[in-house]
Amino acid sequence: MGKQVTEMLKGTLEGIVLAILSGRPAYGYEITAWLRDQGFSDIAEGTIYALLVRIEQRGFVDVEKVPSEKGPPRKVFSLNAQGREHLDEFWRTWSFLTERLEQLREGGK
Amino acid sequence: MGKQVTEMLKGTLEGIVLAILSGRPAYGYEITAWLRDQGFSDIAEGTIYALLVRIEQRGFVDVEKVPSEKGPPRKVFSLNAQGREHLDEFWRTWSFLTERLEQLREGGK
DNA sequence: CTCGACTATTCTGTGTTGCTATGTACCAGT
DNA sequence: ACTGGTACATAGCAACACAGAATAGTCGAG
Repeated sequence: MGKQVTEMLKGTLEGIVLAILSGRPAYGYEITAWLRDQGFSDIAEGTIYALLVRIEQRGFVDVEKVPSEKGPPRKVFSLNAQGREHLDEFWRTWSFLTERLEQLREGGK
Repeated sequence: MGKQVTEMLKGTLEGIVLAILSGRPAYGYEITAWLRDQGFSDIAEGTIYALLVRIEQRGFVDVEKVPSEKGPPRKVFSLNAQGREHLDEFWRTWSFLTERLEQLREGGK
């Protein structure tokens, strides 16, 4: 996809990753692969790792290092209480935005 | 509202403004006021004007200078064919994003 | 007539974010 | 040794929204 998604992802990608982690713990490589699978065809690897570092520093996730059979050890992230709260707020903000845009889409017809 | 909206607006604000202009021509001050009315309480004026300059340079809008009874002349923007096309693409991208997020929201319950 | 209030646009600097590109490291199969 | 898949990390860049201030025009109150 093009540049439009890129700009739209700013601010939502973090929520997306938190939402994924709210379902189950996961590590960077896994998340990237899953997103690519879901149609986010050109998510860059580095992007996810940088984002994970960020949310770790903000205290939204707990980290555990788990050895892998193939390749270097995985850093498995899981959402903690603070992260869950942040995710809730993300959904509230997201709902606000979608409502406004839905209205605009209706009106524009 | 907080910083979350700010980040989410990146990439969507442009679509929002184009959607507004698809309904009727408008000028910066008017758009800002309308957005504030719609709940985007802390949209900065400068942001809108900068965005308008951008979409003008990209050729999405036509501009007309119209004298105002009160204050300096208005720059009235109207969406042209190219802008309409870009707006369509914006809606496609937006739909893609909302679908993925809706799925995530369901799954996360 | 000057001051403030409202209308309307413009500009400069700042912070956050995702992308590009590159590098590191570990292991399996050939 | 070489390739390819797994897994993480980082430095530099571009785009975008914001904060804040400057500029400019009109009008009514003092």
